Amino acid sequence: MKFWLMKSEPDVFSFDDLMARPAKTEPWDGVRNYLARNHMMAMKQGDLILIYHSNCAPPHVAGIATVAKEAYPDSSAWDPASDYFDPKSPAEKPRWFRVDVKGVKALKEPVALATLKADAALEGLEVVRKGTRLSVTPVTEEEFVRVLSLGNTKYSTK
DNA sequence: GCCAACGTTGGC
DNA sequence: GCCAACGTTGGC
Repeated sequence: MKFWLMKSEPDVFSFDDLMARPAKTEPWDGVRNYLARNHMMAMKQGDLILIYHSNCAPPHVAGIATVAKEAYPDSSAWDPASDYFDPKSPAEKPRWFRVDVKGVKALKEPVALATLKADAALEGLEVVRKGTRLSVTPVTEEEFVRVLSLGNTKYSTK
């Protein structure tokens, strides 16, 4: 099993929104960055995800999710009405992909970015690095478990 | 609102 | 293929 961190802007789509969805599941549309896409294509069903809220005060990790469906073409790219429309990713030859993400549980206590930055065990976490904009990043199992611990949350990673 | 980081675009 | 200009992200 692998571990990931995915960003969302809570004003647009929050972890609570995810938990409120039917089956707690949502297609993760609109990723338009090659490295982030490649990470999504490497995801396997059942992988665990930290959902991070950016562009809010304070930025924080909000909850745990899992990969409900592995990468498949992101149809929003071929919908001219979509904000994510990209004529360079037609249905016949899709460039952009999405996964379905299923909410698992909220962290008992959200873990603020400042807390992540202050933790020596999380130095390698992409999101604590200044200027990082990647919306999908891999994390190690140790980092994943550490964040849960900071959030006073128990969840088995086995 | 400012600005650093950095991905993308397009001229050459 | 280089690189300057530009746009976006996102913390502060």
